[in-house]
Order: sequence, then structure tokens, then C-alpha cells
Amino acid sequence: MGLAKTEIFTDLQNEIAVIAKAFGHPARVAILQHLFKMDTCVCGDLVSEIGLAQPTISQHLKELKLLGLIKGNVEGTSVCYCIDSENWTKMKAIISQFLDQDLSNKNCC
Amino acid sequence: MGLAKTEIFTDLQNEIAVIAKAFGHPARVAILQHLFKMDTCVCGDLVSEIGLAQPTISQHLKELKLLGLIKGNVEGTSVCYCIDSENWTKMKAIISQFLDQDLSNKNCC
DNA sequence: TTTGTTCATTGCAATATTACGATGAATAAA
DNA sequence: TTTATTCATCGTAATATTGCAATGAACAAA
Repeated sequence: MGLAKTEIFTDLQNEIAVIAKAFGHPARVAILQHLFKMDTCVCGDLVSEIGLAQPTISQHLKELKLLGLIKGNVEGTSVCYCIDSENWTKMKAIISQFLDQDLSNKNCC
Repeated sequence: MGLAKTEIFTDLQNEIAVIAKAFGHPARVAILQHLFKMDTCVCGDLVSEIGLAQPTISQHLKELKLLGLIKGNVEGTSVCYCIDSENWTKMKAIISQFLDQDLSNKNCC
């Protein structure tokens, strides 16, 4: 039905899924990488940097902002985006904990 | 259009997105967590463990298997799934590298 | 062989996602 | 004020995802 049955999963499982979903599109990965690469914040360079239309980039930025991974500040007519380092660190911890599960003698079958 | 323009992104960006997408559903997160928790492999316990119908679980397992995150071995009428530790390590490295980007003085705006 | 068990596959309905043109809001420059 | 620039939002088309009932395939037990 296109909609996940979130109510049957734990908060952590849902949280991991929501964060991972944000990374689940190459455009959002590219946006985040670019924001990391630039020492200072970037604005609509993202549109020319990545080859997608402006509304499309704007939509991806909105999702990342909604999740809290990035922040956006208005500067005149342009908007400056940057990584929200505090939230990034939190999310990284959640994902890392999931990825770092013990792999000892897990090569069964 | 519901379809990502993968051709305009780098291989790494697409790879990160594909892996993250696999983690982007709580059912798949739950499946992986369960496979990690069990010392030995699990089979269709996943269906009763997670509250989804058998075809739905089977479909999620298929995606995880296709990506290489898990392996499935037939044992009589049942199928035993487990983490593919080698591939898990590889994917973990790719995601970790993405998550570990430098955050120094990235609190602009 | 027949029956039951386990799992995969198919087909479908409901919803989500992606992408973009058109448009609007806000500000800066002329 | 007029015009240009930058970005967000709306509306919509195309496609993807999620979930399950129905069914099929493979095997084990009787």
C-alpha cells in the first residue's frame, strides 16, 4: 500500500529508517557532500553544481531541513544552507550503532 | 517522475544511496537487527517476530539479498538467512566514510 | 501418493517519491 | 516604482514502494 506500518516497529527502528531514507537518494547525498566540502555555506550553487532543476533541489533541501540535517539562513534574496553539526553528530551516532553490530561468528548457513 | 536521475551522480553517490535505501524501511532494519541478535541463523521466525505477512517479509528479504547484505540457504522446506559479514563490512565502510566527513567550523550561517 | 509445511512469486490496490513547469514571495538594484 | 534575482510552493505526470491475498514450487512426513 506504499505506506510503512511504522506502528509495529520500535522507535529506534523507525528512526534509523527515517534517517537512512534521507540518504537514500543520490541528490541528497550530493547536496550533503557539497555542504561538507565547502568551507563556508552554500546557497543555490547547488542547482548548478548538481544537474537538477531548481524546484527539485529545493524539495530535497526541504526534506533534509525537515529532518534537521541541514539549516538554512536567508541572506537577502539568497538562502544559505549548511550542515547542522549537532544533529548530524546525533544521527551519525544512531546509524553507527546500527552498523556496528557484532559480526563475530555470524557466517552461519 | 518517481525515478532518480542516477546518471548525473557519481558511482559513490549512487552506491551510498542504494545502500541507505535498504536501511530506509523499518521492516528491513528489524530483519537485520534480528539476524544480528540471533547467534545462529533464522528462517521464517522473522514472519512471526515482525508483524508483517509472509509475502511482505519475503519481499524485503529479497531486496536485502539482492544487495548482498544477507545470504539465504535452503534447509529442507525452510530457508535460513544470515548476515553476509563480508559485504556488511564493505557497506559499513562506505556509509561510515560518508558519515564521518569533517565537521570542523561547519556551523556557519 | 497424499498431505502438510515453508517459502517464493504473481498480481493488484494504495500510497509515496521524484522531477519539473508555472507561479508566487521576498529582496536588491536600477 | 519597475525590474531582476533567488528561492519556495503548487500542481501534475511518471514511476517506485509497500503490503497482502492467491497461488505455486519444493520438500518432508505419513
